[in-house]
Amino acid sequence: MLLHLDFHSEIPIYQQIRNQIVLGIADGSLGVGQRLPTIRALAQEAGINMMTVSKAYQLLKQEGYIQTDRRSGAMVAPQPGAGPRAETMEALRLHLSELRLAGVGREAALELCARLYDEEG
Amino acid sequence: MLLHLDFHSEIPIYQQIRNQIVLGIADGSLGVGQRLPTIRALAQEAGINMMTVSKAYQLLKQEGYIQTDRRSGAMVAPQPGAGPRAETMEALRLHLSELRLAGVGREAALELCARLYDEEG
Amino acid sequence: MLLHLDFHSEIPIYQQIRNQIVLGIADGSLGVGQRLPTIRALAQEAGINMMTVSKAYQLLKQEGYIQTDRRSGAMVAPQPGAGPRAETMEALRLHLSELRLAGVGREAALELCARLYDEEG
Amino acid sequence: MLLHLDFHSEIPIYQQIRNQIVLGIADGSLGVGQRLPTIRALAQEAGINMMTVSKAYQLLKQEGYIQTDRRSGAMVAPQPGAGPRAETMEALRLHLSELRLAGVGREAALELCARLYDEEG
DNA sequence: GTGGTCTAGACCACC
DNA sequence: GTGGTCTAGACCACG
Repeated sequence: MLLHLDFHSEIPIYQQIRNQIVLGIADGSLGVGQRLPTIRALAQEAGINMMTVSKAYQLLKQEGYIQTDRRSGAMVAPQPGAGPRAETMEALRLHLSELRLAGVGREAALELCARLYDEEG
Repeated sequence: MLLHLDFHSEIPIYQQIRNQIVLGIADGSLGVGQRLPTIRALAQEAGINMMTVSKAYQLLKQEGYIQTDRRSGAMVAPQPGAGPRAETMEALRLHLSELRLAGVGREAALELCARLYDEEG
Repeated sequence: MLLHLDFHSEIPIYQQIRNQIVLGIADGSLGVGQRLPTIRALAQEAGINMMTVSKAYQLLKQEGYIQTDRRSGAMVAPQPGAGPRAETMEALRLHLSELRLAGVGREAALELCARLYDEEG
Repeated sequence: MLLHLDFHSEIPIYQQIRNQIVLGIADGSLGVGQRLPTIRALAQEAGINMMTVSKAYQLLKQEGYIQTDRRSGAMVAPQPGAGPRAETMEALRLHLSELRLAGVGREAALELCARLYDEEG
């Protein structure tokens, strides 16, 4: 469980943690049922506040990506496949528009999307 | 020039304005050379402060989406097609992963992307 | 007398006019005693307001670069060689510092300055 | 961290702050990694508004001179040495021309530039 | 008329 | 504690 945090980024740290765990689940490096590090361990390893890690875990739990068990900590939840969130769709619309305005053609954009979708660790 | 602002969103208002103008340029509802509303007009219409609109315009100018002419205000700039920003790529990677975890299959995801890319007003 | 004005620049137009005339005098394309176009002519040619040209001429006169004669308009003044203005020195200090921070070495910077100093039309 | 602000200057205050910090980095009085005063502290010390300081910091960040760390404020960034900006070159051309018209000879001008380039606190 | 700058305050997100 | 955002007003430079 190696996190790459950028303390100079404009993305909040708790969000960076959340994003990297989501990416880890998607690319297979975090399997269903696998236990995540404890809040304390992750905070110490990354040199950040426990509250920050806690916030990330709460967010992931609320979004259904992980489950918490009082005895054994947090683990990757079976992914329900509930269909995309509205926010995800809106973000995709925006970023695909930016892609087009940046001069990326239709074919190139779709190839890029396919590559990013397929990505596995 | 109708903006839909969500004052309760966690996305800053100036960013929402920026996003909607980018989408407007991409879907063709804002053509190259077309004049944007003045800062004052947009602020009044949306019921927000001039400085908030000003911040959005400065961001758009800095990103190259619009130009300001000392004589006549802001207009849509010719899009330079400078290639995608690293941030756009990262965001796409994340959102496509979310799509997959939400149970959207490869074909469905690419169809969705194609549809979003093609979108024109 | 060809002016290249950038209406999208953050430098005011009257200042752009002033700068280009100073550069013209320095590189020899405008000789001492040579008559400048009338305010009206220059404004029409450049498609700008007469007030803007007037402001540039006033500035140039105040700085001693040109003289105005009620009968014959404006002409390039004999350059008094009064030593550099404090503002010029301050600007040079700032821009040379920027050069150094941008990684331009001492020799390269001085060669650049020599080249810019020598420039003649 | 002493700033000398001229409230009557035509140069905006936020730009004056930006310039003096750049000069401070260049002359060594602000070393890489050194923490800048907080926005609040600098604003109070200089008797100006927080937003004015904030604007200066945002400009410096955008230009790569400083970085902000969510945890501890702003610090001087490692200077990337990305080569001079076109604006810097244009400004140098103009000011060297002014120098020549002010009667400063080639040798004297280059000595002056060398002295300004070398300046260290 | 336009955009740019600045103020004096406030609230919020993040850590 | 920090920086980020926003407001409601004001003044100014520019054209």
